[in-house]
Amino acid sequence: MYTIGELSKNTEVTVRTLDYYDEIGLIKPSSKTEGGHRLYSEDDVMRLERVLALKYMGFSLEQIKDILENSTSTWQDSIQQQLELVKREQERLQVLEQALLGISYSIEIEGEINWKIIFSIIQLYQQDPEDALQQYKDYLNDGEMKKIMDMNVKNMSEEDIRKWIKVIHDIKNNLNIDPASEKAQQLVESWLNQAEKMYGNDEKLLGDMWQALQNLKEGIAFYPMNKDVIQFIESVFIAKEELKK
Amino acid sequence: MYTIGELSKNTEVTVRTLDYYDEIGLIKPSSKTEGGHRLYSEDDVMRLERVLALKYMGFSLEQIKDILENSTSTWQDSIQQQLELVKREQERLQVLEQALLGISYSIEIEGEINWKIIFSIIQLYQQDPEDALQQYKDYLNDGEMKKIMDMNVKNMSEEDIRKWIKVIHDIKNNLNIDPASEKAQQLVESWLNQAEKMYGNDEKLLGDMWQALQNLKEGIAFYPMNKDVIQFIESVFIAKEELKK
DNA sequence: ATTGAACAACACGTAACGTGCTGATTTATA
DNA sequence: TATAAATCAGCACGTTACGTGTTGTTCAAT
Repeated sequence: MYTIGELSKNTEVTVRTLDYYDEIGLIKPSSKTEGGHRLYSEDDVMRLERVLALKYMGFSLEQIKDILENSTSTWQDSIQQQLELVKREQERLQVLEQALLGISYSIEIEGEINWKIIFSIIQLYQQDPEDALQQYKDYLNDGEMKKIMDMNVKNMSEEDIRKWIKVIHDIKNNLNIDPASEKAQQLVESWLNQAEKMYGNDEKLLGDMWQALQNLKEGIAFYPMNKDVIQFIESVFIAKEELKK
Repeated sequence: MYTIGELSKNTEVTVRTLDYYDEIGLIKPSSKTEGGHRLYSEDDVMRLERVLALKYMGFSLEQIKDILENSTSTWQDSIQQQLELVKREQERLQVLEQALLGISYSIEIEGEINWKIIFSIIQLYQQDPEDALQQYKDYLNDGEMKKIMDMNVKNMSEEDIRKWIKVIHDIKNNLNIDPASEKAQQLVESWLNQAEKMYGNDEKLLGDMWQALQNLKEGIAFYPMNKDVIQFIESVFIAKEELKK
């Protein structure tokens, strides 16, 4: 027989918690002293340990009462349900992480908070990824779409992302320079390097993507590649062609 | 200017929520009617949208107030902190999922709830995986330990797990049959198949593991391979050797 | 018998609202 | 323009799993 203090010390559960479990009828001490102090038996300790185990598994105290009172038949069900919950929560966090990363990179590139882009990013991740790509369906085929879906921020290395940020940042800071200048050619060169590294040697994919980017007004799915940057790159290409002649 | 009802309809935020945001000073309407009804301006709507965005990112209302009131300088910090939180929560859920899977499989194998094993599984996942393997350090070298750590329930296919469950279940139900019998030989045969599939053709690892399993009293890390099963397999091996002579 | 530690029982606080209420105000209809 | 209907403000209590603090009581040791 343990007093509530002893039990608390042994199990590392606070007295208040045991108090509360008593209050809601989850663990009632099997006996009391004449003066009304609670005395917990070995059975009570066992029940407490089971409660703690179930709590660790993420069940609410209400659910734990149910589970411990009913037969063993519902055990598998309960655990499967809990697993479902855990999986859904994992997916939610996955999406959230993507969004936070996207916003973080957007701040680094823009140097300030662009609320429009934050809303776009959140919207983008609130719908499912398949839908988000639908706007590109006129320009990309199914295989290409699949490839792009696998190519999200998460799958890029930290270093690749840094490089992308730098490249785009540099271009954004030099949108007004002469497209025929040495500097402009260099900027587009580094952009091309990154793009090729990202899309491998899939020339067709790169071309189709370029088509899509040029034609879509708000290509948020490929943020931070916005109209400004695309137009700049295009103008540099044109200038290059001119020079060749 | 919107009334609270109109704003609620447009933003899909309940009136009570807007009421609450007003109450805690997060979004105060910029004007009111003579009768005291709240009127929200476009600026108020923008602030609400920002609040919703930050809420989606997982910030508390308290944090949101801070972020919106202070300058942009802390933005990156806030987001990085939030990312840290998200990552920690992801790890926690990962561990939880493993534990739940382990418990689920244990119930399938045992056919009933074995609290001792549930506690062991939870303990196993509460400590970090490196520590859990320390008990095997006399039998396995570092490379082998690393290999085993990569070989958890998560990395096994659903089908492999089913097969394991079946094999172990079958053995547990036949612990008392003659080790020299046809049936016993078959059981061990299928166990060997699974083990080889799991450990590839790393004969040494399999051997060392076997050593460890035989010598450790409570090999919960390799649950459901408990003493009973190990002894049975051992006895079948011995019987086989005898037969050969 | 005394004293100090442990205890029971209660109250209030937490975060972000949901639910339901009353009475005032606005809008629509007759 | 009077009245009905809709909307609104403002309040209170409920939710989860306890933490924190208080007062008065009981226990164990001296």
